[in-house]
Amino acid sequence: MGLQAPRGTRDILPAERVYWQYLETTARQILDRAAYREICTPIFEYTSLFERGIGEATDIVSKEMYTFSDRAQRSLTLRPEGTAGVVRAYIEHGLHSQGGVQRLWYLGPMFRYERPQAGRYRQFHQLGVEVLGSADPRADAEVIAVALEILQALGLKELTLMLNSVGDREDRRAYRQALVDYLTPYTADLDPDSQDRLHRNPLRILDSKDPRTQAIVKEAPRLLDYLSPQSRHHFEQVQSLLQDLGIRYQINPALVRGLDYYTHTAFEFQDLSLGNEGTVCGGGRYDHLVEELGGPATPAIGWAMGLERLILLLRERPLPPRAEPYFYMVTRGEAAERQGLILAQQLRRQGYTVEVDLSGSAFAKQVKRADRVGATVCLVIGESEATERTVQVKWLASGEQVLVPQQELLGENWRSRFFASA
RNA sequence: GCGAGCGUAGCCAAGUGGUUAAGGCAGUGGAUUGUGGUUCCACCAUUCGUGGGUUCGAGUCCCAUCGCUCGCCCCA
Repeated sequence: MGLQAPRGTRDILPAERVYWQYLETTARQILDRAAYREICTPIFEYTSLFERGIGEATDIVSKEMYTFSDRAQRSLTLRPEGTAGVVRAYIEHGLHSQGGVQRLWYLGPMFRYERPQAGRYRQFHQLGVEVLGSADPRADAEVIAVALEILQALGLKELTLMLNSVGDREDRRAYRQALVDYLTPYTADLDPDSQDRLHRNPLRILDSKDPRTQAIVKEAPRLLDYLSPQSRHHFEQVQSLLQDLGIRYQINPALVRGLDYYTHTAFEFQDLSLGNEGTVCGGGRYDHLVEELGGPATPAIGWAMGLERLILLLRERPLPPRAEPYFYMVTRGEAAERQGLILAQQLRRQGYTVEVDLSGSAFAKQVKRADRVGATVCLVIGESEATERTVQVKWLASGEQVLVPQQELLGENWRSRFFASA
């Protein structure tokens, strides 16, 4: 076993890829209907974009990035998430000047240097949306609704929406101080990670899993009590809109996103069947990021889904079966082989899927292979058919077989028959 | 980054120091040179992730290394 894909990376083979295709077409359709448009940004960016955007104190930036220098000594980083790049493109191309709200979505690989685990890789894939240019709570409700539509369309059932508000920058600053003031006397009782965060990133202490820390945090001041009237109003609006949409949620005051840029609404969808790695979609509002990166003041909100985890869930269920005929071309003898190749091409132009057997082995083997690949109809051209320009049409499921002139197959009569039997 | 377990063929595996490494699935060929899903037969690991060590002898013990899994951490 000399060759190995690098740690934390893996190949997605055709048998698994069909699940990815299903996921992508399902998501694409829902996003399209909600008027979101696809954007592609580079896989790597200047390192400073992520340092400024995500926050230098975050774990992602401080220890999980794939950073390298190119030949001209520029510091580049493989993107660890999608938002920073999309915002950079939004500013660079002046998308704000197109007026109105920009609804964007993206799908692609992201890179983080983490310990691999089930459903967690160093190269992983995210699907995400960003809505730029609206501070309206309806935008919050809309992106949450779109995420839910996608997750439900994929068949996820045990979904919980966790909701919180982290307030605006001023609210958070005040709260942060109150939290540090409260926690400082307990410093020695906190777990080491939390002690470390006390001055670097104290909000993250709220979702520590350490039991002693949790007990201390339980009595800590609550972020929700520090929200300004405006922040509180926004949060209440979002909740009321979700209720209008019939979307159930659970308020979780400890829900703190790992990236610095979030403001106001923070949310997560969790699927209970995934246990510890149950977060399947996470997002929130980031009203100052565009401005902080040098663009015009632009409120925004978005989310990202980790696709590996979704694929894990999808693979537990069978995919809807192919609803179109699949032809398998079986030939024998040089004349038949040539005719089979031509007929296959003609059938493909009619919109059929056709696989040509190239093995040159006995009929029995070829038909067996047709069966194996799940073909619906087997087309057989032997020596006598080649002379007559005919073809044996054999339905694999029933075994029924008829002899017809090759060109007749391309007509409309056969089309309806083939689709009916698929 | 920390703790634990694991690593035998494309896949699932038996094997717990003693001569030639079970079995199953898949694959290939044949029984059946013009027709599949059943059956039968044959073939399919000079080698046990990799490197080193202990031993008369190692897939089995030891060390290192790579990878995977689980938990922590982090996050999607």
